[in-house]
Amino acid sequence: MNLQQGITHKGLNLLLKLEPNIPKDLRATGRRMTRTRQAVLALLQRTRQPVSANEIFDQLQEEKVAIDLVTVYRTMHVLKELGMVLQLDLHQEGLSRYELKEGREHHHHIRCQICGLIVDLLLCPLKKVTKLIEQQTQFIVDDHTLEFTGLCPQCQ
Amino acid sequence: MNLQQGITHKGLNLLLKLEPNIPKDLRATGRRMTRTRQAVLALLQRTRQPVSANEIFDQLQEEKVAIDLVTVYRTMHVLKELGMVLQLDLHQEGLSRYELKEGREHHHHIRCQICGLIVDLLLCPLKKVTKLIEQQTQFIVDDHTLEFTGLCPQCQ
DNA sequence: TCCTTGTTGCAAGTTCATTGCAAATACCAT
DNA sequence: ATGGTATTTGCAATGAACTTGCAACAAGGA
Repeated sequence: MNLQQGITHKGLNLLLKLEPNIPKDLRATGRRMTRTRQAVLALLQRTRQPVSANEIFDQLQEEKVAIDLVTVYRTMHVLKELGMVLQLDLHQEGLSRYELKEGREHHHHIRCQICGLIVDLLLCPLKKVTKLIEQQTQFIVDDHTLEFTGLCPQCQ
Repeated sequence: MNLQQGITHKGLNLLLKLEPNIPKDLRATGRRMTRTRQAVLALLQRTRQPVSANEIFDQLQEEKVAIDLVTVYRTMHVLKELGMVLQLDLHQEGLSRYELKEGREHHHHIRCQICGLIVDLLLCPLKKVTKLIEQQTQFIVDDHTLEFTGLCPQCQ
């Protein structure tokens, strides 16, 4: 019996239910919905924290999904281009993390210095500040990144 | 004539005048003030923008200061440990930048997406927000990073 | 000036990420 | 359902930033 094939077919149906619009987004740019992209998207959907390429790779390995780390990177590249995924570069982590946009609001993160737990922050206090900065610097502000670090309740 | 030696001796005197407290900081932790550390510190002092290890290396090469890139990294490590230098990891640059603390106030940066110009921001709007976040998340907030990106006046 | 110990340069190694290319595969047309 | 073709994948190699091991060097106190 071919385990991989089983996952392919079941995974496909499952995903099309969860995110029926995603294949369209891909096809609209001449791309294809593949077994590996299904697997990555499904993982992102059920993952709460922003994940790194290596974490995606490891997790899929555990789930017996055959995928190469290179493919993970390429998939993230595509999903970023399509605007389906946000890339985060948290302070001094030395790697990139990714999270599904999927209609979520603009938000920031706080990360525990001990255990690495990353929690979403609901507020963004920077709307007014942005105008001030544009006046001060004469820049046209396009984006901002904000991140807090500290100790999570468990690690205090 | 030995250009390097000339720079060494003159550089030494110049630096001791500019920053008489630095050799003490080093010696207090059993470290030594060396020709290369002099050169790196002098460069940081006269540089306005946060600089990367490679930029430090290249600049010193141009100035005919003999130094290895490895030594630049090790020097930045020491200066960080002594609290004399801040390490910045700006969004999606994929490298670290450094700036002298030297009594400067807490501040953030804005970076031009086109030319890479980095400008200091004088305000930090996050003091009040931090308390709110501590209430919301039950974290103890230790630090934050904030960075804006956009288009500088030249590149608009 | 000597001696100890911290520092440097060189080479090699790590880690995260990208690229080239042949083989595999999605999926549209038939 | 099948075949054709353009996209995607895996493997191996490469790149970029940074770190580590070690012998030679040099700072600075005795």
